[in-house]
Amino acid sequence: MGRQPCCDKVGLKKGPWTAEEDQKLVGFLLTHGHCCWRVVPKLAGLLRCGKSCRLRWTNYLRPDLKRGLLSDDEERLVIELHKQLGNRWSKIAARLPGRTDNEIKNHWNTHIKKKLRKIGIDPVTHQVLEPPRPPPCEQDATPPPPEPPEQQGPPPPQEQQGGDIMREADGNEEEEEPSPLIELHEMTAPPRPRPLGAAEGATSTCSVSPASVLSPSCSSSAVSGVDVTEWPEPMYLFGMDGIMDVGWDGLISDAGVDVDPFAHYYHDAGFDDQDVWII
DNA sequence: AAGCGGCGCAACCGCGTCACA
DNA sequence: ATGTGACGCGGTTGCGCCGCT
Repeated sequence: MGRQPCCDKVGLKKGPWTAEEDQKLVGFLLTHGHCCWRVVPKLAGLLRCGKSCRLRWTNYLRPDLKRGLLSDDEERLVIELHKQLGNRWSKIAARLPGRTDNEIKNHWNTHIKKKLRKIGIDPVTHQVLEPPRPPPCEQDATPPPPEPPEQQGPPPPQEQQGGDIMREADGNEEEEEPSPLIELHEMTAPPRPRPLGAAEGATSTCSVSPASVLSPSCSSSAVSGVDVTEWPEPMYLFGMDGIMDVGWDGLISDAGVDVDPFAHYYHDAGFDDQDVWII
């Protein structure tokens, strides 16, 4: 036991990162990579804990990050994956190149949940919600059924009978592809190769040699193919422009069309498009 | 124009897991 | 086999921004 707090209370900074800190961290990681996060702040001259550095890097500074709102296709994909995986954001993020688990989690909590509820889908179970109760006829003494506890782990993954498939999946080390994603064939973009510590390999120890600053060893054309000048907004630090415009949207939206990401939910739930409950 | 409330995002916290001694 | 340390993940919090009154 006695696990020590990762940030010894003494003298380590917390809270928002400054441009200078960002610069130090990025500069260090691009030059040296990271062997272990614990030493990164020390070597980079930061008064932060390694954990904080890792988070900052993976959620914000990584050159391959795609920023901005999730596209409809991405949103749809997130919903499908959530249906299968539950709140396993890192696994979901692994399927969305350039997106972070944190970002997806936030988007889920702030946008998608609401949208699903609005169309009568329980965002936890992905089941059709009970229609709004009719105006209470006072005598209805039966207490409302307890709200399904939210954030209670993954939904009983869809209609799968019994068993925690997540656990099972874990047993199989989940590298087993989740069952084929229905309806996704037309929307999944060609997986962008995953550079530098990107999700699936969030844990990966990508080594970045100085020589490979722009194409870290664990990277791929994704990064190497992207000029630094196309790094994401945080790279404002270095006077770099957004990477956002780099063709990802183009890639996925080849499926084209402005598809309502919830359309199939309307359908699954037996609604016509308009036939939604406004809750 | 100012105040207030809600929303969204970045960051933190704590636990689980894994690797290694 | 066991204990320890590091990392990663998911949940939660805090704060700034923006829109509404």
